[in-house]
Amino acid sequence: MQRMARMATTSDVFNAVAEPQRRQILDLLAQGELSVNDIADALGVRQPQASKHLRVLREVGLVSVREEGKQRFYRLHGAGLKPIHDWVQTYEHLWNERLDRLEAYLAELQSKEKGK
Amino acid sequence: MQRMARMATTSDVFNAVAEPQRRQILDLLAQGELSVNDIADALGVRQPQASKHLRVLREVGLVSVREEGKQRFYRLHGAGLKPIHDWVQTYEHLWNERLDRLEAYLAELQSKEKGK
DNA sequence: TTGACACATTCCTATATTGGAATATAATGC
DNA sequence: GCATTATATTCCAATATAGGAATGTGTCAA
Repeated sequence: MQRMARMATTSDVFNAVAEPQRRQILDLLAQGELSVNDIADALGVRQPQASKHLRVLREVGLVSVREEGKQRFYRLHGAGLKPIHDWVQTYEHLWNERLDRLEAYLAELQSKEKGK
Repeated sequence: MQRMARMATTSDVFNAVAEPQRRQILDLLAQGELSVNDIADALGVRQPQASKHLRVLREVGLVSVREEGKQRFYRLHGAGLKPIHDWVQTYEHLWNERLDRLEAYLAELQSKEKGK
């Protein structure tokens, strides 16, 4: 059996967005599609770096590409972030007071039901 | 200047939860505090592995420790996940139909305002 | 066809990471 | 003190990663 140092980033959305520059790319694409050079310029990195990050994002399904002449326009596919959203959301009550009160209320209702 | 292969996991919540076993630990601790051995058993890993993951989680502020005799009980500090929640939430409208419709409605209101 | 441009890929290197094994530390019981 | 238990740390090996540089590929225009 082989030992893996870390799950391949390309197969896991959580790892894909663990890299700050990749999050920055997604934030840029939220405004609309962009070419690779646009992205590289915005990030202040060279084109190959941008291409590499985009490949990772593409492989986990967070972006899609549209080819037009020489350029490739990348577009956000934000639904790929849903697994992360779903996961963190289960913890939201820990800092959200409104949810906290709702939970307390539901707990109270339950205890009243039992007491009947 | 030195070249960094990846931002140190210990300084970034996103990286800390990029590791599946660490997410699993947080999920376990959501039920209540646990000792290191409890966690190691639940994950099916040896104690040193659990300790290492817990150290990372501690350093990014996602868990805290309570010492009691020989044991250390780890407790979830879920508020540390808020940055992740806040970040993904800005993308929620991309898969949430209700938010989508709300956005469309607001856009419509805005265009009406302009037209006045 | 040739050159320029946009992008992707490959090779290389320094560093990070995980997991295993061994060892250190600290508390507790005898 | 000594053994035991719970946990942390260190050392090691295998692999993954990001970034740089160089190179490949495809498109367009002259």
